Amino acid sequence: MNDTKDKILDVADDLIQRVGLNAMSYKHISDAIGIRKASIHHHFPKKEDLVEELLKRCEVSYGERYRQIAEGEGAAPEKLRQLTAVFAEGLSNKKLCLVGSICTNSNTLHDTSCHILQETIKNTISIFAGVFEQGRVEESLNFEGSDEEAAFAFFSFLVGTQTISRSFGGTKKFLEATEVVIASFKK
Amino acid sequence: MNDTKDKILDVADDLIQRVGLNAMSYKHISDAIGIRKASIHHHFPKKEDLVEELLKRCEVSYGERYRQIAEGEGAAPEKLRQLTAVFAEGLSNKKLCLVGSICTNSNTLHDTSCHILQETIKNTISIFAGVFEQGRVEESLNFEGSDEEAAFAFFSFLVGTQTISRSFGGTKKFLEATEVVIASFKK
DNA sequence: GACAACATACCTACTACTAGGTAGGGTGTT
DNA sequence: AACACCCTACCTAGTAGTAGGTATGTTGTC
Repeated sequence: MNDTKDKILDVADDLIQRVGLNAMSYKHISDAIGIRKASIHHHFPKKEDLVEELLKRCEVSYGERYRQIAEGEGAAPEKLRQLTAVFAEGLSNKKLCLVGSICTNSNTLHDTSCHILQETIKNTISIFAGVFEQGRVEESLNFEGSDEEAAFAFFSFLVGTQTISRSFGGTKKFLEATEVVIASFKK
Repeated sequence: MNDTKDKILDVADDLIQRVGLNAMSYKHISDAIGIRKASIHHHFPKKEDLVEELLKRCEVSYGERYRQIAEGEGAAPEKLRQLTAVFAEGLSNKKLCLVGSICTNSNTLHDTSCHILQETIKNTISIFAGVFEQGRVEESLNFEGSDEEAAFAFFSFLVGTQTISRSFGGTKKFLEATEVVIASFKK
């Protein structure tokens, strides 16, 4: 039933991560899935509708993935590595985290989309914070500031490093950089 | 002589940092400085010409600024704070680092621009690396990996945190995050 | 000094194309 | 009959870029 709608979301997701929000167009999507441009407007009347659903979907799917890592087995530093691996996987396909990609164009966003973006970031950081809490309690991580501050810093770091690495250095430099930061959090 | 040309570069610079490369247009520029769109094409025939000159200019001006900090007085952690302040200043005007902003759209860039972008990143990191070298020698910084790897990580971190903070948390969260990371590099 | 030749910087007026978005019609399912 | 879904055909507004013209120097030659 939602086959077409899902395809649209999938393609849009992929395009935004590759070329950015403003370079992604309904025409690109329609060409990619063999449907008319107007038909996409049937599912998502405005582009902002698409963006909003994309952000919600992303919050759910990545939220689950991050939570699975955060609540899984193993020590905190190892979990930071697993979170890193999620970003490395996208990077290997020349793709950036959807949230990070959209953030760069946040000044061209509508209010509602902006709000959902903020919620997504907030929730993501709150999951990350769980790992830093664990690390603090089990003394496998040593950092100044609150769990949330460290989580904010680490998430931002991943987004930034993914962005820079795609243009310069690739996955190799990305992983080097993450090792430096994880090591410095370990003590 | 180069008055108009400089104005174009200034406005384009500002626009890209605010709304991103693909949302910045020649019309925006022409409206902003009271000149016809065609006149901008006289100075920069193609948009890529503008981008390339912008990156070169950025490499020089920020290169100087970073170098001044890196080669100045004071301990390494203090210099990291000064580098951070440069990014905080942009952020307070809702602007992102030009390099970081363009990186998000690097997949839509032409080869030459892409190459200049890489050069700019490389040179920036090499300046940053000087600070980490000093910190390692004077033992005010303690990190795993080479100076260049740490510099790459720190620069990427600043770009990412600036991006996320603009959408969520503002300058306050930005500075909190940078303190966490600088502290974790200190020991 | 006078004059031709050229360059710079800007203009008006366009082309060709893409963007997001809309109106209304056809078809299959419930 | 009502609805979901997709279609053709269109609109307005904006995009980069071009063609051709004009005013204002600058520079080399007689």
